[in-house]
Amino acid sequence: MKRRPRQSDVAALAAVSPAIVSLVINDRADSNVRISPETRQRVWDAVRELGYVANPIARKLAGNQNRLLGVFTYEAIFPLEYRNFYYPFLLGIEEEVQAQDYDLVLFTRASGPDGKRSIYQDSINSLQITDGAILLGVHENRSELSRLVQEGFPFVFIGRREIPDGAISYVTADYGEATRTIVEYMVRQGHQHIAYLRPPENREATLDREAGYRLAFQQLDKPLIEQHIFAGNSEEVTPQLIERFFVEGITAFLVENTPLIRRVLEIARQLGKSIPRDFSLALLGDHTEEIDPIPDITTFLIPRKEMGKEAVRLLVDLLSHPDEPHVRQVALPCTFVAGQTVAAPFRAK
Amino acid sequence: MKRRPRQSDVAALAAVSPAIVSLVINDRADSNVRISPETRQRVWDAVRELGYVANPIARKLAGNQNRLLGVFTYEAIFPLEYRNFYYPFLLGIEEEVQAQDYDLVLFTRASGPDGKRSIYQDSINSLQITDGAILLGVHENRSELSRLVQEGFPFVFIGRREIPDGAISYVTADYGEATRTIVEYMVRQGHQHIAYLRPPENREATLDREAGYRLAFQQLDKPLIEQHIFAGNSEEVTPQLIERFFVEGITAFLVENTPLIRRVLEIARQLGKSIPRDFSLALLGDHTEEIDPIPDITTFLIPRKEMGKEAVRLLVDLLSHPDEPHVRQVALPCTFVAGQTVAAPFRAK
DNA sequence: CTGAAAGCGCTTACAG
DNA sequence: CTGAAAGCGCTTACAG
Repeated sequence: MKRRPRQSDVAALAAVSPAIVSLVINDRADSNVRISPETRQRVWDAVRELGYVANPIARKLAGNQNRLLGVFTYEAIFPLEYRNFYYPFLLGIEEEVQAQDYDLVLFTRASGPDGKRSIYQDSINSLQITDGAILLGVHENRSELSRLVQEGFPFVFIGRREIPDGAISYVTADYGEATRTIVEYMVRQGHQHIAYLRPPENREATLDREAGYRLAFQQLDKPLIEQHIFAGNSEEVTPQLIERFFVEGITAFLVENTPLIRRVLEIARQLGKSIPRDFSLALLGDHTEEIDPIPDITTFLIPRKEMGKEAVRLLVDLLSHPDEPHVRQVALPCTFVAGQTVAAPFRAK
Repeated sequence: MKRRPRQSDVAALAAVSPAIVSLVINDRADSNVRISPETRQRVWDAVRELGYVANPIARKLAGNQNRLLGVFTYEAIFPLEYRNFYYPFLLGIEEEVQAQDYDLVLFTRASGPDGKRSIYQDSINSLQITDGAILLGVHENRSELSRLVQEGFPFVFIGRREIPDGAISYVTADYGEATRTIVEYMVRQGHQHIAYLRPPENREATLDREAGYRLAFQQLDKPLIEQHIFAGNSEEVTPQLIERFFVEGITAFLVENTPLIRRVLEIARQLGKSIPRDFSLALLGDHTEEIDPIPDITTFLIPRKEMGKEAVRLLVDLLSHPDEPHVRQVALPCTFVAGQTVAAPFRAK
């Protein structure tokens, strides 16, 4: 089996030096490089004849770039459960990466002995074989992210991520504005008291929603009652809590995720309350799983595909300005979906 | 920003040569390397003191391997339409690639100006940046495959693919045996005449099914009537054809794909025939789209995920024996699904 | 048991 | 306009 041709083979065939091959192939028109069209032609002919393809690894070592972009996820990239969740991101990433003329490396190897994925394997950054990477995933490791930032490795996270000792480039969905919009919409429908149920973890995506909720009240000059915000898991949502909400005049619920909403629906059913007659309901983000009794919920759509594309654009932008290590942070608007689960409160009619 | 420490820094601090650092770090206990425990200790101390981390790029270049496996598809890798179709393959590929300790490269760049994907860009094999690749897709280009084989580039196709001037490694589903099983099942149920509807293209997957159909008749010592095999597109399936089948005593239909089956159902409805009372029906492979009026069809499941995994295994096997360029061809068994669409023929009862 | 040297396949100043 | 040389940071025979 014959060996892969390398640069020097091409150079020999074209009767030029290896350096010229490199310059021609990379189309380095800049500075003092002026190569005659004839020489270029000879080089390309030789390349074609030998079927030469530059070794990306050598390229990376020598020149520090190889037009390879990485995708690293903290969960399996093609997971059954998250199927509908990751897919649109990848769709956007692939599309834009192709448009930007890069290839994609999926870091499947980056997983420790415990099966958990991590960027640093034996404390070496496995992303380094690419020019830069897009990271995504819910169960990310913040200290790894810090280290990545410190090292100066170019990457963009899909989702807002903050670290104590630096700033991360990201593209997120504008959960705050989307939440604010829904609150405003509910208030316009006549709802005076709106409960907000969120998970206990202070993830950025949750904080953004809560900020939007608070902002809406502030803008509408309505007093915000702290007890109307519930932070906890679905198991902690008790009939007593929901009943208390009703007693306190709550007529609408803003719920952050599917488990919480399932729980609310279950309890409401027990209490004999129905939607949208007895209360209104909105989900703060599109659901990837069906919520059984509700086919048409009021919610907002997260622009996942567009986020994937934007992440690639940011990354490429980052790579083309290595001198100014500016952090890029972008929030893309969500689309409001007026479903059947929000109506004017009954008493207000 | 201070420069990352490199091997020579460690060597200097530990007062040994760089080679020793490499040997110690990689724990090369083999052959003639015997390094005193004291030296090892000094090296590790230096490593720790400097926070040295080997550069993976340099490592790969020197070690002559990059542990990168490619995935090339002739359609977009994350296509909306084919969503359910490709997904399981990728699932299996990712799982096994991870197990084998490789990373994955997706060739998003490999598409010409016309938008059609091809392996050879400007007649250059773009897969070469990987150690080997898995190919999949329906609209493949045979001459590219031939060229790939000629070049000796290691790859495995998912699906059987034949070329005139060589042999391709592949993993396929055993469509022949699966089809044979269904015919046998139908015959046991009492069907004497079974029609087989297939697309006009002589793709390997179709030929395999037809061979299974023929083999079943041969094994059962039943005469096979050539007119009972229909090769054509769904538009070419006419009411006359189906009526003729019924007149000729056909009580069961073997149909290869979803468009054909939709057409058969449509005509049958017009003729007032119902399943499984008036005729039995089986689909030769699992459907990724729902077939409207039939929730529970008799068919076989294609082991897509397992095919993805097996493809990776074959490829890794290929790579570990570069000396013997043996072609590997594997057919994985399908799972028979006894649905509600096959029953004993009415007259036989 | 360890060092000196060559080489992996590129890119990038630096000369001319 | 092009060549010779150094260097990217490692690994791997080959000596001793």
